Amino acid sequence: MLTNARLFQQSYQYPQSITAAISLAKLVCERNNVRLTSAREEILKIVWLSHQPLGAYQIQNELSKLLSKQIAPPTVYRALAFLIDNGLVHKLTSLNAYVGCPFPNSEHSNIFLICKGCGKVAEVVHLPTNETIQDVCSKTKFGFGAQHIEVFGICSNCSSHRA
Amino acid sequence: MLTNARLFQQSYQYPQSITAAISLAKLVCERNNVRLTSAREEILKIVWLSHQPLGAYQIQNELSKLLSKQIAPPTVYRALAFLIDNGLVHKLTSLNAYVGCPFPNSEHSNIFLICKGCGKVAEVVHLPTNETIQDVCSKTKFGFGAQHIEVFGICSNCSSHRA
DNA sequence: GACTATTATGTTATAGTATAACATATTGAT
DNA sequence: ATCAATATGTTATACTATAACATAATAGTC
Repeated sequence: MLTNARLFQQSYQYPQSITAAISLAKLVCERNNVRLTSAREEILKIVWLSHQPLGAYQIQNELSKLLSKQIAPPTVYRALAFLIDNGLVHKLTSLNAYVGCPFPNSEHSNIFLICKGCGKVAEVVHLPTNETIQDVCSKTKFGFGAQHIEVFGICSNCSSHRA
Repeated sequence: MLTNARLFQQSYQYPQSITAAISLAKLVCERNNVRLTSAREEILKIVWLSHQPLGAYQIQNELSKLLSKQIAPPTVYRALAFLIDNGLVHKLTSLNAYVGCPFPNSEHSNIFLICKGCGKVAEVVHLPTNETIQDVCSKTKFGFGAQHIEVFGICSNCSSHRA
């Protein structure tokens, strides 16, 4: 099981993880033969620096501040579409919010643990879950394409601090 | 495994299933000690009669036609919130669309099979998947609350007709 | 290095989804 | 019949996302 669920812990160091995330993003884009332009890279950084998933208009705000000029929504949505296409960012559909993918070059289960306490979101790659879903598909003769799993609950840090 | 995946077949009879759905809804509301008002019942019917998930504004249109007067969005959203709260309708967050729940009194896995061909959506209750998700939660010390699983693919009917 | 096709960004307007806030009406219990 | 609680009507507006068209940057070819 691959996960970044330790981001729920208070000791988690985001500044470290972001440089690794950007390097990985560059590799991924090179492999995919696409360009990680400055706008895209800035937005990826903004998403990564947030401890929580960000809405598109929050990203717009951050980017506008960062560049000291007004950025329009299409710029943000286009960059997000690019980042999502290349597996660098995920959209959490129940939140209309975006989060950086911690392992963009892995096979994906797309399981998201969404803490209702702190709002942080961890991603998990879990093959047994993939297999049970595949089983559902074969039993229903449904041709599997992709899956998106959102799990809502309380992370360990929130449950210990609120108990 | 409990599912209404046979709705993907062309032989599936919606008119039959709707009367059963309404009766079930009445039972559920009685049990929950809440009221299935006419607006709520009409919207549930509209959702059920659709072979595909409906957007809120499509529902608004249908209801306006049905009642021969303009219905405002809050009416629709309030009824949807009620129906969702009572497990009679689900929201497919990736589509911003709503679908009737075929087994509102069952334990829920909330697995949705979304056909990219015909747009129909089937629901599945599958305990093994629930268990693997629970396993993910226990391994990450994440207090499980609820899950929502959307699977995108091609149903058997579409794949046989497009092969 | 200029040319050109491709890709990316800027800009304006607008479409699509959802809710706040407050007024009115309906329901159910006493 | 009265009253509290619940539900609906109404208006306005917030939030999310994209269309359409203009301009600019990039990468490859000559």
